[in-house]
Amino acid sequence: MNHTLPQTEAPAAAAADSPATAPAFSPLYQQIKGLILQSLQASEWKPGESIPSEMELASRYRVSQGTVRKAIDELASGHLLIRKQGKGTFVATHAEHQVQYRFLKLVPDQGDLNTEGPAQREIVDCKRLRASAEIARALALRSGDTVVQVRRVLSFANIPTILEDLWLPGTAFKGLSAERLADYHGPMYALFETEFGVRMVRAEEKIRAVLPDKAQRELLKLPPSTPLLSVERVAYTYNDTPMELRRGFYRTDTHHYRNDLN
Amino acid sequence: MNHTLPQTEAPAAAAADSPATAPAFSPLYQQIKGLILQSLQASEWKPGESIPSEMELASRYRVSQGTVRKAIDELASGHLLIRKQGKGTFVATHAEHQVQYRFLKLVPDQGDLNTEGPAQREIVDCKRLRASAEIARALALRSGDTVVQVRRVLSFANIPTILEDLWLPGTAFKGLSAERLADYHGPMYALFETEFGVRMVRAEEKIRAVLPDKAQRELLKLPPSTPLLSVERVAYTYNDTPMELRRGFYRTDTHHYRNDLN
DNA sequence: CAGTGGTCTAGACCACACT
DNA sequence: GTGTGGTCTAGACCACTGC
Repeated sequence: MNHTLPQTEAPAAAAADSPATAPAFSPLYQQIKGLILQSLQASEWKPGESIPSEMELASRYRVSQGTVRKAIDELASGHLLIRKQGKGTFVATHAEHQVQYRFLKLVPDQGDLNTEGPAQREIVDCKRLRASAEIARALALRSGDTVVQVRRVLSFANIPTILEDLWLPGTAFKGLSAERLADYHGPMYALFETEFGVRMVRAEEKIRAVLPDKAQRELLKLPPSTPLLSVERVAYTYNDTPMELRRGFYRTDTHHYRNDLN
Repeated sequence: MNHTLPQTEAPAAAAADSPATAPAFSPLYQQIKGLILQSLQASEWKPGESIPSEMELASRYRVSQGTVRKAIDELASGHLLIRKQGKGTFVATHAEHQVQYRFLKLVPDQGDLNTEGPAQREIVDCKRLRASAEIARALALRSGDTVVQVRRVLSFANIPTILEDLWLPGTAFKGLSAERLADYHGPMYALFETEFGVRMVRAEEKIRAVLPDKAQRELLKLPPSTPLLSVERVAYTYNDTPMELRRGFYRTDTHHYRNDLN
């Protein structure tokens, strides 16, 4: 017998001529993981809050503590939850100092982000417009749908270092404006959580070396023919829904993009 | 009582005026993990081979299967071991098709590495010389120590795409030559394993956008003022010993560096 | 079939944080 | 002390591989 919960029955592939890639046995802890994920999506527990204790979840789902534990372990290793011994398990948030700028891999050549102090932010532009085909595809929208477009410059030690263009689905980010962005102190992804209930969980980046156009060169006050790192990022919420397309241009004469390979 | 093995006793900080950062409690499974790591370093089990079963290790170390399991889990998540249900647990290797080019994050804009087929390799240069201060520092050598320097070009679909310079400690890579490199078919890291007993476990990369010099431009047959991605990698063996410094220059007009953020 | 890793359970105890 | 997550154990059973 396959230990089961009410279990979302395996979607017994209707068509028979497809290779039918196995009945897919799903361990109990994966099912529990799915249930916890549903609660996270439904905002039953909000970012920063604690979720019920392992014992409580175990009795709620009628499984042993060890099974809940393994489910939580996987969610924690994906940075969706954060375990704190003696205190509880918490919904991860981009607002915590430890994990702030988790997705920003640009670091100064000397020292680190702490020695450098916080970035100065300048919102250059923030407007609503219709999605181009390319942007619509990246955000899983229909082209012509409304998107919010933001352009901003980040400076470190008063040296403009990052120019970013970003696009957000218009419906999910209804009240977003340049003022709102300028007034908020803290990571942009933290604002997205508190103001719009959108939590970014993972992202994919495509990195290239490019030469900036005139507008970009002026915004970053660059000497001529300085190459830039182009970092195109798509960020996803819980159900792998893309919620942000971001194109960053990084100066790499004083900073570098740092990546650890395992 | 702290479950202990013969246990490498906590190094009871000799000086008393240092802040003494806690006695450091080490769980049993971490100690087991350390023992397994030692066996890997000592090449008791070689890349590609299977290690003893969980039950066997459990009785060898006098702990329960669950404890061994947790130790192996961590090593497997670090890609040091590979678990195969029903078959056993194996020492990871760079020779397997699944994980070949694990550290190469450059992918074609369209399709993937499979559609593109294998890279053509050309060894431009391979010689022994004395380490500069910079290279010595990266490889934890003394400047003046002998290093092997290799320069090669990788082409995809007959388009030169990657130019790489790399430096290796001379002592560990004694018999390495241009012929040896040219004759070997397969990932360079696989050759390092079989011929020199050096297995790369993790790496750190620093990425920048740069303009190539004349020599680089010619080797890659580039049109003028094409910016390149500069990827500086330090690769480490088991005990966090740096064993390779590699500086790659990537064309990013047909390919891009892909990175997944979690 | 036997052997391997994978899942699940139940219970004991430890380390840590708060009060 | 109480409650939380973290470790360890012992045993049962499942899923996969290969003989």
